[in-house]
Amino acid sequence: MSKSGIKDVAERAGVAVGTVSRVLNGHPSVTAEVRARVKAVIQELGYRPDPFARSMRSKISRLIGIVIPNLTNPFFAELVQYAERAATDHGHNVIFMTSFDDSAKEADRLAQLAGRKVDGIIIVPSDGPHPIKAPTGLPLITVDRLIADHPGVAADHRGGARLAVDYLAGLGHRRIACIAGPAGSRPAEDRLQGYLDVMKTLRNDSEPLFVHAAFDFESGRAAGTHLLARPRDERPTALFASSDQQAIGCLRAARDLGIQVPAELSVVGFDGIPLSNLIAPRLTTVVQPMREIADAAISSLLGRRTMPPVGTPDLFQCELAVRESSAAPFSEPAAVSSV
Amino acid sequence: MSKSGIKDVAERAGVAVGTVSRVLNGHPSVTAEVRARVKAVIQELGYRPDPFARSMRSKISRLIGIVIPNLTNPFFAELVQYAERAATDHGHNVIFMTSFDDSAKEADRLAQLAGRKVDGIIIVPSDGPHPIKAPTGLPLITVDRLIADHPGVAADHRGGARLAVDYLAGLGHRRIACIAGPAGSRPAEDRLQGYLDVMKTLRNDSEPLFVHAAFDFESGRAAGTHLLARPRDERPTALFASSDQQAIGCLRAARDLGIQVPAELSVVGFDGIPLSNLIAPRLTTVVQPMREIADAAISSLLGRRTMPPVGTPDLFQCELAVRESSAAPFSEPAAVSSV
DNA sequence: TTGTAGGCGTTATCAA
DNA sequence: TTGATAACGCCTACAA
Repeated sequence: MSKSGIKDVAERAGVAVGTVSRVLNGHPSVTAEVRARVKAVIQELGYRPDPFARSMRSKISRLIGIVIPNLTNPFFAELVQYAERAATDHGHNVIFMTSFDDSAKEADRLAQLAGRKVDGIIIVPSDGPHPIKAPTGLPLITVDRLIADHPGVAADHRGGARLAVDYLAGLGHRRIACIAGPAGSRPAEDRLQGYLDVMKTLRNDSEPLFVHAAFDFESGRAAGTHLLARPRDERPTALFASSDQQAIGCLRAARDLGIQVPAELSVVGFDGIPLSNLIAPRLTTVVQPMREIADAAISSLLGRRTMPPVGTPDLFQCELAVRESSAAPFSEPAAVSSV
Repeated sequence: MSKSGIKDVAERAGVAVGTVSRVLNGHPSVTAEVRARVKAVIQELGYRPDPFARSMRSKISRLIGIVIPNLTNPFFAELVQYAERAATDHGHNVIFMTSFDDSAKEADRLAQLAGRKVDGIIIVPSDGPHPIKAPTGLPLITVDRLIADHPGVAADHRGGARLAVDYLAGLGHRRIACIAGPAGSRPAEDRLQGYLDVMKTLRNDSEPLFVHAAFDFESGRAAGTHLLARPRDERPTALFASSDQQAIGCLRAARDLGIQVPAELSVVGFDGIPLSNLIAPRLTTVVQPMREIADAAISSLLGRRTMPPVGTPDLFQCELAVRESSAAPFSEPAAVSSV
């Protein structure tokens, strides 16, 4: 009843260990008959090859590491979930790690993964002025927060932002404010650029107005409060937030300030997390193709897909989901009575 | 420049491989002098022991597996995050897996972990009438959703529910409804029991009223709509939901029905996910000590703490966080005009 | 096609 | 305390 080894299988099947190994690895030069017999014995004995011995020889672990800043951001949670799913589909398992947006911890985690000899690493780099890190020698791909010197895959943040702001402008909004992500964050800068791209086309009657803030709820609420705390005729009529969490925070801020959404204020988020479609009002947002992004990252690491070259990351198009938090400006009858 | 092995270190330090191994594992019987010399060489060569060879011999992987139903539930995300943190603190890494609440997938994942020879498994079992599963021979601990035949650690769901309903009753509520979790789910049943416990003490002027629903937002919204869609004088004045997600769904439902919270309806959730404190109104909820639960699970698996005996799981007390979504019944002046 | 044997990098046993 | 050496379980030339 103790774990049976390849030797036991060989003996029981009347063949040599080498032969068993060969059927195990699908080596072609084995008689169909022998192969069948060996497989039968394997079943019978419930034999499972020892992964350590196997990895020691083959130098491959069928393990991929994934390190993200934190899991309380639903966006990352979704990424991890899809990544795990994709890895499993390819016969790999996932070692999960959190960097807590701390570059020292991040470096430590990467070192651990390197020590584990994982086959590849997916990382959402910690924010901040991260110089770089780099466990050399094993495939690494950055996701979402792209970084110089490393291959990456992400949504087209800039294009996605344009989608949102174009939409708002098309609705007739002119005082469109933006809650940018944290300064120094690549996706934050990209989304801000997208916002500015569109604002430029409106130059005649519109000034860009934005503040930086972390991606979380509370930061969004604070930033929103800041942007909205001004006289009604100076106040933005639309707000483009760089994350759904920020946008939801804005909704909170608007409510606290007694501002009606979407009647007096349109809010558009970014990410497309599940929650965005469940709050009231349902959030209009730019949804990122998480599934595709995760699949691409895994496939690249595993060599089923060419690794995106350093410098020119694989970008995936976003889609705008128009829901309840946005409308044309001044669309509310209540406006009359409130002035 | 190629990976140096223990042999190289031994040679360079003028000792035997056995000695190097001993300093590596902190074995006491090594002269301080020799130990220092060996360590120096290790540094110098940048030597890293091969984890596979090591595991092959020692039979320990320093890997623990964690399988949860899904990561879109923020409650589980938090659990995973804390578990990873605790595991890392103990020098272990975490293999993360999702069962998608599918018992077949779950069994498969468990088999994979067993095959990986992890040192232990943390699992939040899939819901439904799961007979059981069981990779024999390696420590496994269930979390949150306790199950017969396996050690477990969880919040005191029943006690937590009592806390909530007691509070509502104390506020003066009598028509207190409950959105129970899915039938067959252990924590759901426990929370329901807690609800019923308190309702019994109110027997004279109060009837229990509850419906089963999945733990997610949408199910909560649907259930809430169902419970609230009745004449005002028959409608519950308070709602105890079995998860924060359900509770938030209820808030949505109430809003859609034009019911004011907390003036006309008090809502209390369960879990204490971060979001619960960020929505409007801030959700009164029963918060589970996630950190402690995760720590206990990891410590038990790693033998730093006695494994809770099968049948008598370790229970952790919850705390009630009173916030904005609850108040005494009929506290609104609007009541007069709406009848 | 199949068997034999050496080696992968460590740890553990047993002498010295 | 230290050194030599046999496992650990598997893969892979090399022979047969």
